[in-house]
Amino acid sequence: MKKNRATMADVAKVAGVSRQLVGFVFQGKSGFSPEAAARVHKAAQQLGYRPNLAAQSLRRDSTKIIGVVFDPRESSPLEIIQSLYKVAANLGYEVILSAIGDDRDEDEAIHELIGYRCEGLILIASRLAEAKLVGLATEIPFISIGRQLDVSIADSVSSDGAMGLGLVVDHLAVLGHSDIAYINATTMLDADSRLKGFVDSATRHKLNHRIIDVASDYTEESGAAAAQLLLASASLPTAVACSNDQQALGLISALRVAGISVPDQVSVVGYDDSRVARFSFMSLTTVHQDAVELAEIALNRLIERISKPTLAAQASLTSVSLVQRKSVVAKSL
Amino acid sequence: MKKNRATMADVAKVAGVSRQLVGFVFQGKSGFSPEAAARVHKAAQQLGYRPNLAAQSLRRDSTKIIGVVFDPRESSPLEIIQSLYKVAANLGYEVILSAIGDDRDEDEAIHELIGYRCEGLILIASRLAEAKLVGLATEIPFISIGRQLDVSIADSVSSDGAMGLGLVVDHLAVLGHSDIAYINATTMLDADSRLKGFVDSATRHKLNHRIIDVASDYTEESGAAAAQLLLASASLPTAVACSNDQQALGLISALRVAGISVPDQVSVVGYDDSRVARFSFMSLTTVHQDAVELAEIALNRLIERISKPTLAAQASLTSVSLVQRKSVVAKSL
DNA sequence: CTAAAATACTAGCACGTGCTAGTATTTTCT
DNA sequence: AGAAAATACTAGCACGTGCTAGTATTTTAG
Repeated sequence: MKKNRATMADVAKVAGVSRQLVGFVFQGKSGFSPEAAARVHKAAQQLGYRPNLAAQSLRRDSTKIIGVVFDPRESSPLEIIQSLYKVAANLGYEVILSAIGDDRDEDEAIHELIGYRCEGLILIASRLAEAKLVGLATEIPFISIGRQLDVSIADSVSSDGAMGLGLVVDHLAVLGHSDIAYINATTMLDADSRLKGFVDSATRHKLNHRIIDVASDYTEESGAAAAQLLLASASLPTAVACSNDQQALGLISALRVAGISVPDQVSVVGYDDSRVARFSFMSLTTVHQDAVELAEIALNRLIERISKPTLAAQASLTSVSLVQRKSVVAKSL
Repeated sequence: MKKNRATMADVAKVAGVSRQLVGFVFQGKSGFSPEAAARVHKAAQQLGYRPNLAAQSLRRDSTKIIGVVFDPRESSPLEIIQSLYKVAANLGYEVILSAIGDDRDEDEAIHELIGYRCEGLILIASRLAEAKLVGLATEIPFISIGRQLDVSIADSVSSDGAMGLGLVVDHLAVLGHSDIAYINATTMLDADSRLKGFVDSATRHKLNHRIIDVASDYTEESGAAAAQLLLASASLPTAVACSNDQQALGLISALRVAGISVPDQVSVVGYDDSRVARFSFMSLTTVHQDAVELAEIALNRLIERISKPTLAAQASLTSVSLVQRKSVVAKSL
């Protein structure tokens, strides 16, 4: 038997107080003297005591745990996870991650989190069928990040893709580009709003524009495929807007392999402002979404829903901004 | 109070049996009739019962939980996580992930996992100071993946970097390359063994070789920096070996921006066989490491150590192989 | 100076499950 | 046919903590 890790009782014994007092000290409640608290802290330190989170979760009225489902194969969720930890800690919640992958689907990841009695779930870039989401909503409060849901299903938060692509097209128009393209990753989540933002804005500016539809598991590959389509067309556009940064990486790489210079011959814009965009060989002008803002809205909304389950669902959009780097230049005459 | 989730007692009531029998059925133990089991399963289904993992962990002699610390900002850990889930499930263990990030250091991630009373930890690509690792070893069994440790500290598993770069240089030599370079990411974990493998093998083949030292937070950036150094040198090597695939991406991209063709003018080899290597515009010849093998060795070793804490530590190396794609061609005469 | 109130604690049950020890009932053995 | 053994269950304690309800001791109020 190796139950050697210290418990509250061990700490209490060493500190010469009752077990309950140790609990009060660790919960930061009132009702103890500073001297006693000091003795408790010293004893805890000495024994290497850590509260048993399983026991806390079991005993508490609310477990104070939020479950997060994510796909490590995609890059955008990863930036959000960091923000979720930070924001959750401020709100007094623990976060438990559950990854999906080739051998582990979302159902399995969700069931594990329910096993830990999470009070609510955050699904990042979920591809779960709508019917399953509706069923899940009857089981546990959740919110979707990066996939906008109909308000009849559940809460969701996304960056404002329509506005983001509006900013992109505005920028291109100001720089004199009048023949532009949008690379539409058809299987990407929230693809529709980004596409709509592009089309609406291009139409408003009366720009000559085309849509290149591509579908691929690897997003970078979709960019490369789009590059081939563009190269095979009668003439290249002077600027290309992409669905996301990874796609832009594939597009730019494939164009350069073909001897096309970016940005001299073709300007390229991304979306997400992920780490890819900051590479020196990319220096990608892109739409920035604030991961902290996304995490804050998601968690606050989720916690609100946990306490008021009857709340009407809403689809929130976070603000976006254009980060100008060097992948876009004014149209050469 | 919202303690509405079903417990074993609820299931037992509906099935018309004792709570203990429900436990037996879910643990797959013997000692119950098929009819009773069927009633239990039906009741559980109907109530949407899921075992409370916190309660299990609390009550069990061993929690059957393995904690995994990883950094979502790096890409190689992510492929391993998927394998860990799979292998752990086969061995009857749960996995809890704990991410580190800008606002969350390894200490914090580890303490959370200890809070869940993990029986052991897996540190992926850990950068914890040796002194801290030594201290940690007295607290809890752990194994390091992707960072080789001195056996006086703790167990570790890495891919065999020396052998991997041996394979790379052999391959280049066979193809007639006699002027080769290695891009050495000095701050990368396990950099030394890869460097040594390159130097030893190049020396053995009597090849003209040079080492380009680069240091960077973003690995891709180190490749781009190396490209600038190569371009500034008197002559380009005919082949370049990189410390990892992401670095190769940066190197190739920067070379192409400068008008150098890969592989026609310079062949490039990566390391890791990550998803980057499979992009069509990369088609990177690279050293493959088997994530499943890594996960299996790590978990088996860790579980062995959990049951026998006095076991001597060892530094394991997994097998590697060369995946030939299109970024390497024979030296043109 | 006594009563009330605040302070500084302690007692004990409960959370949902695993585990050891029981108790009927049926089956097998000689 | 009677005893032993296997089968199919049930009882009850325990894990480490949170929470409600206490009990001394000190401080404040009138």
